[in-house]
Amino acid sequence: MPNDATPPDLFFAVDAVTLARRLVGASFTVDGAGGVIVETEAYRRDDAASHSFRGATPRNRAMFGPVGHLYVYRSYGIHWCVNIVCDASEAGSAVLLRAIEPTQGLEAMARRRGLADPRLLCAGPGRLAQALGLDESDDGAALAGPRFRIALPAYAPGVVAGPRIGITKDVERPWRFALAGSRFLSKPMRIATAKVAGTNGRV
DNA sequence: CGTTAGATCTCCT
DNA sequence: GGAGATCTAACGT
Repeated sequence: MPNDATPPDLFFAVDAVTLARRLVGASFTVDGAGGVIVETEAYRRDDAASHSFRGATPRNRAMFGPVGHLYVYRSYGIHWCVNIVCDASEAGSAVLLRAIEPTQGLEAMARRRGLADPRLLCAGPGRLAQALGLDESDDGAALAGPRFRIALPAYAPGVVAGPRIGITKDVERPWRFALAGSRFLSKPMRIATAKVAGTNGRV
């Protein structure tokens, strides 16, 4: 598997949980702007928290389309959020991109976001989509296209898992994945071990 | 530091 | 009518 070009569709034809974990540490750019994916979440057809749970609708139809394409949806009437469609064996699976550590095209992202703080450019799915300039016109777009680039890391990074953010159904599934120790997450990762006195769960 | 309200689209009941 | 895979500014402590 080359690590300097977007992987073939076959790479995305795996279970959403597997792909969500594998995408952490990969670099992702759109028209040269982006960085290292540090936070993802998996959503599956058999998952009450997923948009695909109740079947296809006009909004979520990209989730039932080809793997390796984007599913971009409007969140709370305001923001755009970006998913990568996966798992051909179970239509309706996707990986939500929740946070990126900005490394390329900082100027373009800062302009689109209206602020320059790298910590806040792509920390959250709505912010990430805005920084990368993705919206409804990218719904269904193929990652194999020239605007997109995903480069896998040379070595497997440290990845931590925890419950997904902002959902009210199937809240306990540990399908949120993050780069261990990253300072660019949408929210701190819930510590799996027992709380340490006086640290409020942080190290 | 914490909580809260408001922005207003898509789908479900 | 109401909730939701969110974000921001405004307040209270």
